[in-house]
Amino acid sequence: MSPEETKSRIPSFIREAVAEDLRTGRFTYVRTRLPPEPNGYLHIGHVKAFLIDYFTAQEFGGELYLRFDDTNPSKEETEFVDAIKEDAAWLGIKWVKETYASDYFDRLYEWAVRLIKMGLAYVDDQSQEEMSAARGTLPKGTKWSETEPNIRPGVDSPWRNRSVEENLDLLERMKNGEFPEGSRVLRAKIDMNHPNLLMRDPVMYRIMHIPHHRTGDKWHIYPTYDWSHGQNDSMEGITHSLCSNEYIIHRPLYEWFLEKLGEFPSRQIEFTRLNLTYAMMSKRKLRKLVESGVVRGWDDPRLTTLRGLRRRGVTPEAIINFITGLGETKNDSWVEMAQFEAAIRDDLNKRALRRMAVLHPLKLVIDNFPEGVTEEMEAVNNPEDPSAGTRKVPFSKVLYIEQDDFRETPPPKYYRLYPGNEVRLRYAYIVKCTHVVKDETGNVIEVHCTYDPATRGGDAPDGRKVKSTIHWVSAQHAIPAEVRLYDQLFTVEKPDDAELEEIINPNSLEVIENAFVEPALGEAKLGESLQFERTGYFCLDPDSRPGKPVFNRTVTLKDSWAKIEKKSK
RNA sequence: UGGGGCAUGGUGCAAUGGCAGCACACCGGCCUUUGGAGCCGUGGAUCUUGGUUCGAAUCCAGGUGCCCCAGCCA
Repeated sequence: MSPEETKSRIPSFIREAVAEDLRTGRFTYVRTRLPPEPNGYLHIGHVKAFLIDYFTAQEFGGELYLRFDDTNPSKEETEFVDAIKEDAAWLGIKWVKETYASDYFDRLYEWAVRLIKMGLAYVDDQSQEEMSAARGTLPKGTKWSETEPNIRPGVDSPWRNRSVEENLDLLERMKNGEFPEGSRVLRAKIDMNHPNLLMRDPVMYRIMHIPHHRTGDKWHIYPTYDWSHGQNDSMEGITHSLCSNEYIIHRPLYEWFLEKLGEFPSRQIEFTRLNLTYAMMSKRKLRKLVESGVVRGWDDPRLTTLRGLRRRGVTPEAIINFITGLGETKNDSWVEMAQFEAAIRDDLNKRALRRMAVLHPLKLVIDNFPEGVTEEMEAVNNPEDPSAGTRKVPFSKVLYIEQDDFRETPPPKYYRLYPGNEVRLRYAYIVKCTHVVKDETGNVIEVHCTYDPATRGGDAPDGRKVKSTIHWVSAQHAIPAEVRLYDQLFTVEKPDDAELEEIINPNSLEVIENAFVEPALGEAKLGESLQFERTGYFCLDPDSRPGKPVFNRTVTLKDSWAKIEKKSK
């Protein structure tokens, strides 16, 4: 081992715990599991858990299982199973086995029978309301601190001491669908006065007359999370069951079941879940956004779903670098979206092909350039990566430049084009603005320049400095394109906590129908990272059609001019 | 005020009894054929009170604050 430890991609406290378990012989191998519930699409919040599971297995030479937590058929659909697999694979996560909680329904039932025979589980006929009241807590809606005492002892269910035979018979009949939903449940017999509410005889099975996406109508009872998850971990020989902090309180129950059953003692370790400002993580609200048409679908680039990020042009590497770069404590935390954007820029800067695109075109005429002549200018594809090579960009007498790059009366510190000023046209010539042409309402519709033929390529042989370089496209060679600019979807940092209607940013999408892009962008491919020079990072959108490409802006470039401009106001 | 978890710049982390450091953000400068990138620099933090110690972000005790739990959701 070198003195400089290899950089780990998992939180140190997890790494240390796992290493400790291996050292002490608690486990002789490492196996983790990814436990998504197939009831929605993956978003950035899930990725942290996915990566921790994946890298923990990887760093210890272990393996990762993908196990769908499909214990609630009223919410889950096969559609989501496929989507989750596709998204996880896109991220680069590899699993050795794909399993389902429902694979273990039979065995889990046997384990429940065992618990009944041990006198540790019973069928309860109380209604949901009765059970809730008997749990010994205050009525729903009461805040913890408003009243005293805020917790009362629980009351044993009148059905708590049924005979083993009766419990067995009732569970069997529950399973076969003989009783209506809500009429009975199977509960673990633990302690109705336990200070941890979860230990007050938790529900193991509930009756649901709903067909399951994998087991069909075989079952009329389905296990709860607490009864299923840990047992599945054990059955699969999962060594480390990594989950978010909200499950800390479940750990005693997790351990209770496995200890009583004497089964393989998987170990649960918790970490802080990812909170990202301006990102919506609530599945319910995400669904509402999609269904109400606020966004165009689950893959809308304004969403932080994996599909949205992918369509937006964010790469898996950027996401992984971002997440693993956060570090880890057990603190609740809110990560700023700016930090994610910085990771995206950092990644895209290294890989994006540079191109020129004019979003808001203004005609520029070079009066002393010959009519009907096209020159080919050599342009670098990526200054960060010489191996990306160069390309030819056609140049001619009439160009389009960005409206922002010309001012008839320049503000302070404005270095771009204005009458009498010189700028460099990137990879082409230095030009000097001579005059403008206006329409009848006074808008500048043409900027006229003269060019310096000695500056071909952009270098000034006389060593003269030009303060600014602007991008351009040749009018006769340009390809018309649609460009979609995105901004935050929400006006508040924590959209999950707010009412949807009140926080939608009405300007989160700006569609530019008539942009002009350089010919090379006609060959842009889906999934390719692009930078429109001086404007931002972009990618081709699947809505593109031959002759009319559509581009999404992933993130802007950092814009120092915008800052200067803002400050002077 | 039942149980559990957590407190370090604006944000996210590091420092495992020995000079509080890094990244993002912010501010300033250098450089530049992207006002990008890169480089350099400034400012800003140990929740509080006491204790142990030569020495405490770290150990101990009290206090304060925030988060989670009262689904037959996961």
